[in-house]
Amino acid sequence: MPGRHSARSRRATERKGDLRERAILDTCEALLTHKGYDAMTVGDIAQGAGITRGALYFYFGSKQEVVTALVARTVEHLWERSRVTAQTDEPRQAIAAAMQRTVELWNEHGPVMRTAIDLSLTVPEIGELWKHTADLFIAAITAVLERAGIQAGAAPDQASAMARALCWMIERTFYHASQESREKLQEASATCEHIWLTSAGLIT
Amino acid sequence: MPGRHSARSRRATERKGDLRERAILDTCEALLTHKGYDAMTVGDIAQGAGITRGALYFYFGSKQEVVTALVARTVEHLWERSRVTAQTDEPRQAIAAAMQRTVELWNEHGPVMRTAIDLSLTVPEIGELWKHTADLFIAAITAVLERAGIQAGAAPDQASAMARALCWMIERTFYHASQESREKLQEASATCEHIWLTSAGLIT
DNA sequence: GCAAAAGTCTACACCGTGTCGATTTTTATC
DNA sequence: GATAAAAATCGACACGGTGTAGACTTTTGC
Repeated sequence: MPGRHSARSRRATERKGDLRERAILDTCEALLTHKGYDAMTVGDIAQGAGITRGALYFYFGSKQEVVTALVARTVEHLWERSRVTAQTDEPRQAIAAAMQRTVELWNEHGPVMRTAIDLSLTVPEIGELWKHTADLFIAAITAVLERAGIQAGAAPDQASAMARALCWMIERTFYHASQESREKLQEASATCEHIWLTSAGLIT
Repeated sequence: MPGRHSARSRRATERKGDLRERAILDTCEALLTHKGYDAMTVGDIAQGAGITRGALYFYFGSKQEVVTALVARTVEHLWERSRVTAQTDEPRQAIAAAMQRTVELWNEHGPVMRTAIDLSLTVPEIGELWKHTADLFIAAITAVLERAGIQAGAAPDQASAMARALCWMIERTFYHASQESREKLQEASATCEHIWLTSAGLIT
């Protein structure tokens, strides 16, 4: 990896490499969508980006690094959005907003999200990224539950543990539904929202 | 694959190959536990089973087939157990029993379960196996929800859709908790049970 | 215009997979 | 307990994907 991290910020003219790098990640996302992680080869990515394998290794040290960068790019999107929308006070509205944001992200980047989940065990870097994302979510859900009157605490029937389970429910449900269709995803979202509301005691 | 499927049934003396086959699957499970799927090589499995790579390919056509067989073996266990315990009528008892069974299975075979989930996208055979297992679960949960008064139907706030989401919640929560410790798994189970009960309207 | 940095390419060595044909061991039968 | 068929085992090979190395070309900054 050359000086990628943050060199971009104070640079007027964009380096050729920045172009390429984006091309690589875009190609990677396309391939992930149409072939899946295992079938996708480093040669495929390079070819799609208009360079040879050798050149690609100038930008990324391995296939895993490429995917990690792609996941990072995608997930950073999410972090920003969640920082913006976090101020809603009314529980019902907060829940609806959070679910809507999540549906959008999965509609736009479903394959990347699924790959991130699949690899978060085997690729530590991705595991970290995903864990952080999940933690943001869990914290948000916990806050809503507590505001709705669920007792704070980590016992099995208290806010924090429940939030964790609800987070995994949403993750997994979206994972499956996003493979089917946008409609299924929307329905799945509604179901998760309903269970969330029920668990929060906001629906009898 | 030689004539493996069900030849075992009407055979008094066990073939040498049956021994080996079990040794292969046992080794595979051990390796899955200690190295994980990616790091585990066909040579490793063969060595652990006391044969060479070449010999292993007499039993299984590929690494994936070995794992598929292992998953099948593990999951069949589950199917039997669930058939036995399915008769409980009282919702609260049925839920508790189901969760207990599931905890036991994950305690005994956590790594296999996790691998099955990881591979169910990429290995169609495993996908089928897992889907079938999930369907059994979802049907069971649906039945409990309906008996508890949730309206039958597939709309987002009706029994069948809710059961699906609850199933994924349990799967994912167990997936993570089983990596930590038996205690965590037990707690996670309690949390899932609580949310299930709440969703069923059995807890205010 | 010119050096240094950035980018690109081809060739190579390595490792894991799956196949093949030859060979040995086990099993059933007389 | 001899024997032929079936079952099991082995070593060697070809293939494909990965990652590295070194030479070469283009771009950038002064």
